[in-house]
Amino acid sequence: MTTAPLRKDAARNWERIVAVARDLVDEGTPLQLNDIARRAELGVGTVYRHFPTAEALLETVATPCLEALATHGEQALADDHPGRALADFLARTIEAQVTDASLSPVTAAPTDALPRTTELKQALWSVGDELLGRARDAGVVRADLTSDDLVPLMCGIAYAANVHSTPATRIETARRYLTTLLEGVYVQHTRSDSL
Amino acid sequence: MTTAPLRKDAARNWERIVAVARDLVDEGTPLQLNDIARRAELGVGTVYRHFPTAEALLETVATPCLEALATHGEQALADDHPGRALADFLARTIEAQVTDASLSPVTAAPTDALPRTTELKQALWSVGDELLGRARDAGVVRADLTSDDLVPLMCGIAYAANVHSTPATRIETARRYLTTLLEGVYVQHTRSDSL
Amino acid sequence: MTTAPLRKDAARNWERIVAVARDLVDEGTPLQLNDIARRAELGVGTVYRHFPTAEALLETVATPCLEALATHGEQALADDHPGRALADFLARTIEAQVTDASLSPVTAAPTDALPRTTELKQALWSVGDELLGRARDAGVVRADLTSDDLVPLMCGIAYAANVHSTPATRIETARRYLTTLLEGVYVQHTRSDSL
Amino acid sequence: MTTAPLRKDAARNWERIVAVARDLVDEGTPLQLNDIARRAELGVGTVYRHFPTAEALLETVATPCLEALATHGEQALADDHPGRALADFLARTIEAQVTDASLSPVTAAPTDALPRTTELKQALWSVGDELLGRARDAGVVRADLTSDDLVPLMCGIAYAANVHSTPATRIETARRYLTTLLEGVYVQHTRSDSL
DNA sequence: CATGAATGAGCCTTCATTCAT
DNA sequence: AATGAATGAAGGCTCATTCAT
Repeated sequence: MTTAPLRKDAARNWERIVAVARDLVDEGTPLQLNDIARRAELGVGTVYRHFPTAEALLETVATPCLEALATHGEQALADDHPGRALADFLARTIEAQVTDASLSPVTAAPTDALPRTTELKQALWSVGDELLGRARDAGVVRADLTSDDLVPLMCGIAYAANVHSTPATRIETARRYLTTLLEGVYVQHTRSDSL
Repeated sequence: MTTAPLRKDAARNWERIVAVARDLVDEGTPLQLNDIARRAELGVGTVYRHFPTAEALLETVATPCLEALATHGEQALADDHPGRALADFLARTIEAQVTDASLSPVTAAPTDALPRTTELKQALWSVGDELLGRARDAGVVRADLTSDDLVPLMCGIAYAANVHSTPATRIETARRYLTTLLEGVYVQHTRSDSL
Repeated sequence: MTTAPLRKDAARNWERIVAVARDLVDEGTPLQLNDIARRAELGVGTVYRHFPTAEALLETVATPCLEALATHGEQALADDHPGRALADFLARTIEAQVTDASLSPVTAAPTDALPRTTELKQALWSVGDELLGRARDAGVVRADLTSDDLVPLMCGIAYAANVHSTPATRIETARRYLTTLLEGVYVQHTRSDSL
Repeated sequence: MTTAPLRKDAARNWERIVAVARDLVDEGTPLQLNDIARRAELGVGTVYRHFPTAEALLETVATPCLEALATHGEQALADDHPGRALADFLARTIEAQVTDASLSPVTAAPTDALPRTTELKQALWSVGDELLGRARDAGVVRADLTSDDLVPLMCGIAYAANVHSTPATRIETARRYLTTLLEGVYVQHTRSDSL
């Protein structure tokens, strides 16, 4: 059972709000519902009706990206090379986090505004758990690392890539940092080919 | 050339302000100059006179810790075991960052409010640079890592340790994450003894 | 001339709205038409169609109780003991006012939203007038009291009972206050038997 | 130890705010701090600095009147005619309540914003208690009436006088209602001379 | 130097009412 | 008739910063 579909005009406003929010996120402006209403040329009430809090809106903005990651995660589970599967998954995660400013706060938040967000975060977490487990079982990954460390470490790498770097170099930097981290994650040292 | 020494009462006020700010930082409260004035039982104007911005105050709070790190860095330079010297330095840095909430924002900020902060950050940066260079020359550290990466990576590790962890476990977690990172930083894998 | 009968579904909606409003009144929540629509699972528009203002709805909620009072008033008129008839009527009025939160605002309001309310208030007023007149004529009641004072005094007693009292003790308190007031209303002091 | 005296300009603003509030109370407008700031031609912050809540301001507006009542209460205690003393006190109370719209809400509020208000309310309450006790001991007053009933009953009388009455007749009406109530309060019926 | 009163922009949120669907 | 999305005025409160005393 999904939510009742929105009326056409309501749907258009919903889109506008999300689009405006997306732009603000991209330019690094914090989401303020009044501000968004003004930019979307809508009444504040309309924005509040659709998104009771700024967090709900931010999560909505982040959702497509989280879904893409989840989808990719499913594919990674099909890869029978444990090391590569994990590395791939983490690389995508990092790239997303560094590219889309809505992800970090949503990922790091201990509590979610939307159930959908919780679902997606859990899905991602279990994919990560599974991939890490397989890699560990294959002896590819150090034993003291649990899936609880995965999210923090990914957030950390993303954060690192955002400190002192320009948008242009950000992805490249994030990849380098991930590689740096990973080559410690791997017990074996067949680096270039194990990725 | 140092700043003219403060009058005795001015000095006392300065101390009080910094002490109050220190407490606020420790309890995770954002620094608000009005708030600080109230707690220090001083006029806002007095606080503003001593610290034109919240950043300046925060940097002042962070200074002793930065100085301690710089001092330790000097000592590390005396260690003739390049790998251990670097690891030691980084470990201290991380621990400080995780222990003292004033450090992260100051370290990550692209621009400083106080010249002294800039000095200290540069000093730390050169120590890091030197230690990394020596380790790299000794072949202990991967070649693609430059000293520009050091600060971001340390910030990232500290950030990671702060995501989803309690104050109690924070230091331990930070150490684990640093180890995880390092064991990729090192080219050779005679781990325990290379540290 | 009565209002045209409502269509069956419209009648059902009307009932639902009034029932929800009744509940809200009982729990002391102010009537807000949006809120009521949500709780009744109806559109706001529907609520507005039936009740153009919150006052109209409140009066509708109060109506049955006002009607019961009016009915009781008619009966009191049949009582040939003037003092007892008046006391009975007032006691019922007070108890109703203290028990049903919809009454006080409706009673005290200088103007009504619904004609029916005006009718009922006038009916009650004339009953009061008549009962008071008879009691006065019987020399049971002080002469300077007119029927215009009845409503205010009853409102006052109800108000007094609501200040600093719990729902549990409210009725009892109201009765005590009425007795206190009455024993001054009576010129003669053969109290218990004059009631 | 009293509060430090305000600076001259601050005192002027304080006065202005209270004066504006007084006017609003008199014209029956609810106190809104923003509104008051506008009318007093002051910044909102200034109003908030002096009065953190609308209740605090209202109580400040009510204070002089409460003080006058308390003073009068002290004098009433000196009257050795218990019935007259009580009647006098209650009459003043009622007149004040009906004349000054700030009193009712402050009197009826279960909790106070200012300590001074609590003090004054308690003082008034104990005077009432004492006067009632004396009158009861003198056998002038019905025995089932406690001082806890005094405040509610006075509020009730004041409320009654405000229902359906013009400002012009209000005081006179209030006096009549009080008399009506009192002549029941008195056990003996030497009315005119006992007052 | 110190004080702290004043400022007012700025953000948040609610709710009565209208009107297109 | 019914719906419920949209509106936006209105009110609440905070806080960085200035400046008269």
